Amino acid sequence: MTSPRRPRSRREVLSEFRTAEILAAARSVFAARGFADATVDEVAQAAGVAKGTLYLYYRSKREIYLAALRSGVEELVLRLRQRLEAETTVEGAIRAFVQTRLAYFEAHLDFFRIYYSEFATMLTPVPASQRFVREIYLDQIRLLASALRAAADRTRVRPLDPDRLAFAIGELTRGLISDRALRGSQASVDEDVAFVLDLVWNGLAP
Amino acid sequence: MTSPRRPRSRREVLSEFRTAEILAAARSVFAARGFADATVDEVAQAAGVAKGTLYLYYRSKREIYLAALRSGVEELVLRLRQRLEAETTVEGAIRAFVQTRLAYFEAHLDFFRIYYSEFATMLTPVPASQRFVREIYLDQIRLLASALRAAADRTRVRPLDPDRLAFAIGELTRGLISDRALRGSQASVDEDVAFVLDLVWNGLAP
DNA sequence: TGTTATACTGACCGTCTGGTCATTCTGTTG
DNA sequence: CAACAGAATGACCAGACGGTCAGTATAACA
Repeated sequence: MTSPRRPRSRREVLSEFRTAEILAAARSVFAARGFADATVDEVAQAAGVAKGTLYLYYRSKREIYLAALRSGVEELVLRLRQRLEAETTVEGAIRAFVQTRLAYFEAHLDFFRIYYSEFATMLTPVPASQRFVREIYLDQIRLLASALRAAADRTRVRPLDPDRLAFAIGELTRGLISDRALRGSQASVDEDVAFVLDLVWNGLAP
Repeated sequence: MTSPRRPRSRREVLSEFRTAEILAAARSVFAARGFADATVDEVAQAAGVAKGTLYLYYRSKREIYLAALRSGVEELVLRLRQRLEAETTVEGAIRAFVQTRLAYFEAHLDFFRIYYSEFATMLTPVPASQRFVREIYLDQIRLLASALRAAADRTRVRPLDPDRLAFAIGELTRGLISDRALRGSQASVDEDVAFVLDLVWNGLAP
């Protein structure tokens, strides 16, 4: 689990602590106000340090933002990868995918807000340095797509393009979180998972 | 089609012309750079007028932005309402819904960018003055939901909650546009419509 | 306890940009 | 053509905010 136990210097421990503190503050502030409207002073205050301190650990406002985003996204992809590896059926893969993402977003709603806001930007050409959100999102889709392909050999399903299917299911999942936030849907994660699975699996036809 | 032909004064004609010009410029600039990064000077330049002129027609940067957004959204809802009224089957309603939205976004891609970026904001509590995007979006969903309910009396479909189904289809449609933008999907609108319909209607089961 | 290293602070600065308004331009009218 | 109305302009201003850095606090060590 943990990497080889080289004893951490005082310095490293401190640095890690501050970093974590700052990222948590950043997530909450950026989630509440968006990148542009949030001020560095606000982040500093939320983190309980002076503004100058932020610049000891990060070089710019944007860098703080991207670090917060990256840490959240990478953890999600990690979990997704682990869950999907264990699945061998199409149904199982879809369930694992939807379930993991819904649970993660539910538990980190302020992260979801930041994450979600990136998608608008994504439609516009952006400098390579921040392309990683797009890449990581597509990673998730590809993860599901290849799980679907692998499982399709064993399960009988109608032959739909797995890439497109994966993309559609990805969007559907994101949509369910919005539903919750936008209309105050009270459904539990499991109910939502069941709904997606039922719809995707059986369709509407009687 | 047109409203009763009260002769327009010179002043009205001019004002309408300027307004349209400004809104078009605003759409393109805000789409390319986002609300925060776009400057009023840029909008003015794109519209081919001086900055002061903008403030003759609108009271603030935000007001320009919201006007651009509103005009686009309202036209979409109008088309949607017309198309959906004509449909009497579940399948027809879904097709009309997906087809209308896809076609509209395809034809007004820069509008889509602004529209899309609003959804991130939507998850956060916003002042009532700009709640209308959220409301209009939910209007679209409700439009489909009630069409589904009405048609369900005549068509045989499995009993799935129409509200939730409408929401899911709404998100699916938005997703398809992203697909196009994000992965350069080459599929035509009709192909995408067919895909959604096939998936939603028949499901994955063989 | 004195000396040094380094983490931290927050007042300050330069820049940027939304919004204003005194002035200029345009075209309408008598 | 003169007089006028109101549309358009763009130089200017004030406030906000990201980023800096000279100075202070704290800890490590001898």
